[in-house]
Amino acid sequence: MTDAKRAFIARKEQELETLCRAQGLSLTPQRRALLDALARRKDHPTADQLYDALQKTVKGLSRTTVYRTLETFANIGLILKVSSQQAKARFDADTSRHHHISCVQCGAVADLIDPGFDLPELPDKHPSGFRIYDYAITFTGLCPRCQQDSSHTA
Amino acid sequence: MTDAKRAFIARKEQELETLCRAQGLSLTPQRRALLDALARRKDHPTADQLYDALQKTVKGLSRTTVYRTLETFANIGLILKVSSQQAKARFDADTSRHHHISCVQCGAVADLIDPGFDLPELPDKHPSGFRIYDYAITFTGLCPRCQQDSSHTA
DNA sequence: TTGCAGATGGTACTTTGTGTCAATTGGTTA
DNA sequence: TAACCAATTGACACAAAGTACCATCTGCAA
Ligand SMILES: [Zn+2]
Ligand SMILES: [Zn+2]
Ligand SMILES: [Zn+2]
Ligand SMILES: [Zn+2]
Repeated sequence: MTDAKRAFIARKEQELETLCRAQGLSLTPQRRALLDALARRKDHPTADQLYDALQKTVKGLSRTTVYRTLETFANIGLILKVSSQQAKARFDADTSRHHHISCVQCGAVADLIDPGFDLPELPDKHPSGFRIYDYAITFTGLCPRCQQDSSHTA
Repeated sequence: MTDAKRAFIARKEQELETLCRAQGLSLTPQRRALLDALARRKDHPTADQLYDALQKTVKGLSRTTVYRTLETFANIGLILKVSSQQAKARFDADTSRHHHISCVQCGAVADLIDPGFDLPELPDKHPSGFRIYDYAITFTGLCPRCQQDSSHTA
């Protein structure tokens, strides 16, 4: 693990404590474990993927709690809920503005580093009655694994 | 209905025939009805919304066919599958490059006209092993209806 | 017209996510 | 430190979104 990653995880733990205190939320072991697990991953896992990964180590962790906690984290801005090509929510501990590429075949999501274009201005007005909060650029394509899988079928 | 909309629907019907012939797909009444219904709508409906709207007029239309057909249409590039804040697929007969705003509360999706920024260049290389096909900019915010709903609660 | 590959409809099923509520626990107070 | 209480959790049932299967039906080409 790189120093940067270690620092990122520590910063997230700090942020968890700060935000929970500010919002009057309890610092439960489940919340710590979930945020830690998410912060260590770069693959934007789904709720069930996190549940599967944690139920072994966190005894008696329930699926309901995982879904609930991720929703709570997203609501207080501790993590991001990102949408993939597939219709299921994925989560990201990196809340800085960055963009994603999502595989049209398997739904895998990766960060786009060095996108090679200038970010558009965020118009905070309402073009069609909407009040705009934020935006995200999502690229679609084929992940390395699915490129292999389809190369010997098509 | 405007002339432009009438022309758009006619063009989509034409495109359906062309693409189906090219791909060896049958031109069934269900496919015609589904594409027509989608082309007439601007609200990026979900599969179930289209099913609900059509089962009255198209006798015996099955939910399975609606899901299957929309998937097929998206695969041949006749329509687009767009992702909203909520984890369910929405569909768009307008396949020209345009962008969307999605309500964080109810998941409604609208087209963004005159976004007020220059489109970034599409890097067709693979930054992290992905092969890039396309991109979309998705804004998030509150739709007019949800602005009203939340104004007298918060 | 006929034949058949491909499409449909119905059912059952899986996956993803939410509602409910009794039991538990974090965090504060005394 | 002990006790209290609101917040949280886990278990279960449930709802919504989407898929697999297969017998029947049909578009369309010969
Ligand atoms: Zn993939
Ligand atoms: Zn990310
Ligand atoms: Zn809304
Ligand atoms: Zn659109």
